[in-house]
Amino acid sequence: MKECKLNLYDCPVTYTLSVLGGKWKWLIIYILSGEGTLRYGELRRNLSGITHKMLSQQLKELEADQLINRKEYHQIPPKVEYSLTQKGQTLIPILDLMCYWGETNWSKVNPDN
Amino acid sequence: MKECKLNLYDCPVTYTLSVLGGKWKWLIIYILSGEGTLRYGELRRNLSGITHKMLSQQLKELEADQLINRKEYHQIPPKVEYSLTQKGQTLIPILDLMCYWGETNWSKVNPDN
DNA sequence: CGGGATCCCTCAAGATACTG
DNA sequence: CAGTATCTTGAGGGATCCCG
Repeated sequence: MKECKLNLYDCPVTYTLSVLGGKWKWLIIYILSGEGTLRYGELRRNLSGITHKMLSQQLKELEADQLINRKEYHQIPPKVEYSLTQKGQTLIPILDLMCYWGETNWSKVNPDN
Repeated sequence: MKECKLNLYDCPVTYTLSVLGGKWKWLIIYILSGEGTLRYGELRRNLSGITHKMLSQQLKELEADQLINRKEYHQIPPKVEYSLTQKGQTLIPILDLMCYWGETNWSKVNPDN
């Protein structure tokens, strides 16, 4: 878990934000929640714009926080699959609300959509 | 709203994350949701660790996205009060879930608390 | 007291290349 | 294909000062 500069350190919200702080983490969880299990490359294609390094790093941190599973098939070429852990799945309700909030407030700004 | 590098740009979750992307925004909303109305200095004291520049900046962006109200009293010394807009208040359920999630998962890691 | 502007520097993140 | 290491850059953010 990242260092937290707040004196709000002993605040549950701060804790949650520190775990999910990485720029891409919510999105990675979100995509996995929709797709179930994805290989590294698939995940990467779903997050166009993310760099190789970034993705590896975020995945490693998410795994360390036990939010995602990493299943490695020892073969050539390598194959690694990622999926949500039970703990990771408990974040889905939050993402659902974020999704709902986004739908509600976004459409007002962009009538096109 | 910030530039978004994702092709997930047309995704509600991405939209939400882009609006609340700043490091302190969730926290600012959270504090205002608990306190109602706060002056600049009070807000700052509640977010120990945040710098002057950061706070101003985040507040300005939140105001631009219509998540907070800024009420300025034209007097010397100046007095400015911040509070949530209606739109800002619609984020509270998300923060409640984050709070709940933090409580649930944090205590497991830190038995002391 | 609230907030803007300026200077300056660190560190996050990109690019690239290499390995199993 | 998945992951790591190294080097590099630039912009995010800190410190400081000034102004209404």
